[in-house]
Amino acid sequence: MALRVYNTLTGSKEEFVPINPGKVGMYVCGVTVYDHCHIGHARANVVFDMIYRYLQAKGLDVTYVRNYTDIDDKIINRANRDGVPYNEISERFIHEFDKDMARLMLQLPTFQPKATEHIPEIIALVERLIEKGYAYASGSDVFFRVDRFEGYLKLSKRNLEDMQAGARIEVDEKKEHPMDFALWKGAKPGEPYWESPWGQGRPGWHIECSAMSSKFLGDTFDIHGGGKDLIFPHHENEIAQSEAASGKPFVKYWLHNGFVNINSEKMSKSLGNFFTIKEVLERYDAEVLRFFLLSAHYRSPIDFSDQNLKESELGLERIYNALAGIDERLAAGTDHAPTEESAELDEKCRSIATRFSEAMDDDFNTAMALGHVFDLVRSINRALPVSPLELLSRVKQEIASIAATLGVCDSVPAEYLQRMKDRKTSEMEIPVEEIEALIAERAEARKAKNFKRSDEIRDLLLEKNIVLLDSAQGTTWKVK
RNA sequence: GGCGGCAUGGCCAAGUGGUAAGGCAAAGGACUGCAAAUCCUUCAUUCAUCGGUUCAAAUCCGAUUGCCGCCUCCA
Repeated sequence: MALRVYNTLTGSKEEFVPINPGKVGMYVCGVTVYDHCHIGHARANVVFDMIYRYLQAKGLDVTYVRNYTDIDDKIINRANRDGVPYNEISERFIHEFDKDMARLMLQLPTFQPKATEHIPEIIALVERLIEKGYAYASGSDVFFRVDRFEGYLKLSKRNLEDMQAGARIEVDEKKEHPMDFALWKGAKPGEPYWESPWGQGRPGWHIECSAMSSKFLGDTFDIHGGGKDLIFPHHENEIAQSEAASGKPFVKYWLHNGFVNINSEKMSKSLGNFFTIKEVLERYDAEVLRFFLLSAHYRSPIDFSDQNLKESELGLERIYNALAGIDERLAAGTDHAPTEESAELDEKCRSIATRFSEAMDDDFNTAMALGHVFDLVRSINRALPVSPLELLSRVKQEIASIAATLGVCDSVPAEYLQRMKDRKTSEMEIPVEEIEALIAERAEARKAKNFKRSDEIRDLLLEKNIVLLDSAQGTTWKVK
């Protein structure tokens, strides 16, 4: 089945046909590096990482470009506030971004260009726009002439008149039209600058993405992605700049991810209701966060809450429990002839790859894909004790292949479960030695059939969120 | 004011014309000395409301209500 993607430009799902067969050029707007990333950034980046992985899994040769916008008003403001050079801020937060993304297990893009390393390309692009009459210098600034570009607002599907009616646009004497936007900004005293034909200045927001995308992917490429909030003005302006300059279509498929909400409201810096990735990872495993972000379709809003994260944690644990069970049987090495239950598992195992790719082919429906995984998990649990080892190895392989695409369930099961236990253990108020002493005492009591004392100890520990697990091999424990 | 999106069981969440996936929670049962995990069973005759199209609609059309987003920096 062919991959279908929802294209913001056309407002509908379309079959994905690469411009050059077998190859995909994909550009995703990265971050403006002036602060720590929040989980909204985490979602956007995890989503496009998943898309990148899936396209590769389909055998496509993907060139993935994700930029750093490392010069911008907000960076300058932050630098002024902190009394440090602007590049100290940008370099610091590039480093922090990289660390966050690594913890979220993102694959590295093919290229991660920086705006400040492409100033000559940016200046050349602005000059070209001026030559073609799409831009004009005004003082030391250069603006894009929006009413000159015919397709302006075709992505966000608005028109200039309506935009102005209720808009809060500050009147700028230097602009011909209130909606014109800056391609180049003259430097005020004390601001960082580069030499240009219009004097000392810096690039405006938007132009760096046009310059860098064409450098790495050409004038026309397949996929451009980002958060929904970038549709206007950022992506609209990119289209205007790039298509005006090249005279060619800019992007074939525009993909936009939905927001992370807090109590159904958009999480954002300006509202102040945001959690940084680092804050969340103090309380939840990175894989849990990733699983949570992929548990809804990428275009839907997703509500961030403790309860939802806890659910993801439980769901992921359910999958890992099943995988750990497979590992244990494989390690034990005791084979079993096929049974009715194993036949059902065999059937599920044979169809899982198809069901997974059908879900993913439908505009990257990870929620449905995970549903299929859970379905397989139940079959695993049902058939685990009575399945041939050969079947269990195949199941393991199928899941590993899915896991590699989603970037979840990719850990060694026993290690994941241990990691979760360690994380919870570190939050306990009762020392491990005390738990073990109580377990030893309980073992004695149980041996003497003193179940009253045995249950007292179980209840005592349960109050502290410790659950005892009895088995033939003895008693272990876990944190509730 | 303009434009756009969403509304599915207690919660989360798939499902864009063919008769409601999956997860969490809950209840009963099996297993266990008791538990945990796991398995089995139950859990939306119904998809915000009202009309319409159709043999057939959660899915298409219209209206209403509610929530959200963009129009200003924002993933």
